[in-house]
Amino acid sequence: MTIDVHVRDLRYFLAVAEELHFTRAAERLYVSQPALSKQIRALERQLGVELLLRDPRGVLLTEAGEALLPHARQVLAAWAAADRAMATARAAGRGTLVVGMSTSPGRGGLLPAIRSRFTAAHPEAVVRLRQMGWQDPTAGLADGGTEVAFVWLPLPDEERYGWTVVAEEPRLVALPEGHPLAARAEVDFADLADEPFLALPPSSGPLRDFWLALDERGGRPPRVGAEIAGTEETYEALVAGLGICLVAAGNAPLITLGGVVTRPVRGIGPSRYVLAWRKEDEGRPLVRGYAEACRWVARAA
Amino acid sequence: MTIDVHVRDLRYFLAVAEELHFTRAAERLYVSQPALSKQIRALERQLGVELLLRDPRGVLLTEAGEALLPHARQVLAAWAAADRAMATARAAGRGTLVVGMSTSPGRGGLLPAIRSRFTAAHPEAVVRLRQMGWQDPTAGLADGGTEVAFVWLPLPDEERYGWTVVAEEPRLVALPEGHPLAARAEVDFADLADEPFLALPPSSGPLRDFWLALDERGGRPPRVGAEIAGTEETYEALVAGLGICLVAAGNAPLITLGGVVTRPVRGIGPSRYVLAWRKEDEGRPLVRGYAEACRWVARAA
DNA sequence: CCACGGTGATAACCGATGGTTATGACGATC
DNA sequence: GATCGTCATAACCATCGGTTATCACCGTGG
Repeated sequence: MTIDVHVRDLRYFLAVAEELHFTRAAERLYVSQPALSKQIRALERQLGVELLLRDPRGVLLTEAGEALLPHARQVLAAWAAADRAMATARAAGRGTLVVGMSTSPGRGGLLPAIRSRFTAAHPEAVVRLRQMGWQDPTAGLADGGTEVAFVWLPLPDEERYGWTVVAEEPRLVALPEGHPLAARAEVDFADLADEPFLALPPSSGPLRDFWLALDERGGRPPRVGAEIAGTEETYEALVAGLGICLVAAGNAPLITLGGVVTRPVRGIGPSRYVLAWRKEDEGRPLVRGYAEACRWVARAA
Repeated sequence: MTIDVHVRDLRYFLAVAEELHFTRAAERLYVSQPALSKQIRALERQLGVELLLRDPRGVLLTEAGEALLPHARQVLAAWAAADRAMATARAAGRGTLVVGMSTSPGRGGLLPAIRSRFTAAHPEAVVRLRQMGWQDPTAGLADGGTEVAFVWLPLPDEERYGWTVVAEEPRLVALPEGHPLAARAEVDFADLADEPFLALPPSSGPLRDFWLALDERGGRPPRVGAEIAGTEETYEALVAGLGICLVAAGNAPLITLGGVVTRPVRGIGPSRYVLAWRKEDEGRPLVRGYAEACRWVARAA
């Protein structure tokens, strides 16, 4: 029979393991130092293992502590995801729709337009936007953290989701100003193929491949200069010369701040930005309604 | 600020969600029904969401409950792994070595030979064998559930592990008795390539590809007839005609029980069965000692 | 050499939690 | 309409998780 823990105890352990200092960890956790001490002791007693080596001049992890650390992180991450999903469920119960987005949709008032159209049909509904990291290509749909989301195709587990296209845009290449190819008005993808690329995290699955333009490389693997998980990182990586990357035409303004330019690329297909939802949620009025509003705005544009 | 749960509460919730019946779930959990009722209520109150629809004729999950379910499983699985790792750490502290294996090594007294050699060098050490499922190609090394393990190459994250080869054996094909190719004494892999194959779970990574002989297919993808995660399943799937599969020569006796035959295959490389360990554990005397014993036995054979 | 900061551990205390048994409310069944 | 089986509630009690106050220990510095 496996023993249970309180997730809090793992949080406590993680804090001490990171600070390597009880008093500081206790402050960070907003509990008193004795409480923390006692809980960690209780955790050790429960597991039957010493996790920490206490010393007035500092705390060290034992072998067992090192072994527990990654698992503790794992449990906490899993619970954090559960917590997000519950926050969404709570919101849904109160007539709120949680909308995820990987990057800000931007694109000239798209979001306000959808919102006003949506609010016209559902006056009492509340829309809550939630910015999601690039680790999750579904922007929270996969783990229930959001109900609808603005994402790029292709999605992993395509058959789980429905979508409606928001924008189909050519993919440009983003280059640092000084790059030789920046002199041209337009470039062939063949000229880019051997450059180091900035890549999405591996967890983004097929989407990573898409932005590396894997299909257009004919089997030759890309060089990955760095991994990026946010807009600012991407900008910094470009300026630092770590690599180049493809961007959707509609996202170009977010990147071309200074020192970075974008150029059209011949020989690669366009990108499709969509509003997506879980198929199992197709019955929900708010989900339906938002998709409807989205379709209407996209048609009007 | 994220709210903590007791892992026990998730276990309770999962039991009710699976049984859809409080009283039965309470029995399964060895607690009284009111205790379970109260805890679930407390969980709901804590999360601010109704998880279950109670009805005298049965219990149903709400939307929120459905949303929580996979996360609860995830958290519990992560904690179970942590618990295994702690059991191993506990054992290690008491001079016990935890040895993992995906299938029984068998192979004519290999294990007893290693054990006696090992015990000669470390008389007070205790060896604990732990059979691991086929989902994990490292047989517990990856998540700390074991300290050394008998596994097949290739491993994922190869650079994390050290190993010593126990047996290099040709790969045979296992076929149901009635299969047309069973009539031949030996077959060409080319004749097998288009057959449906039994495959390891996707989580086994490169090992799955190896037993599908991906390298020998020249880019043509295999047909997967079924997934297998244990010896008995494999036998059943073979007899049922769901597909054929490759097996190491040393494992053939486990499979050829009746209705299944094995044949040599031309045109594919051999398999390597190894004892592996985490590189970070190379300093541990028991790990070193077991590897040493293993090397000695392998050399003698 | 001895007082002093700073560490984590311990003690005494108290409300909340998580369990028990006994009992209640309610709908389905016969 | 009595009865059965469901889950909920009540009363009770030990343990848990937190508090404040204090201790034991160790390196440092007059």
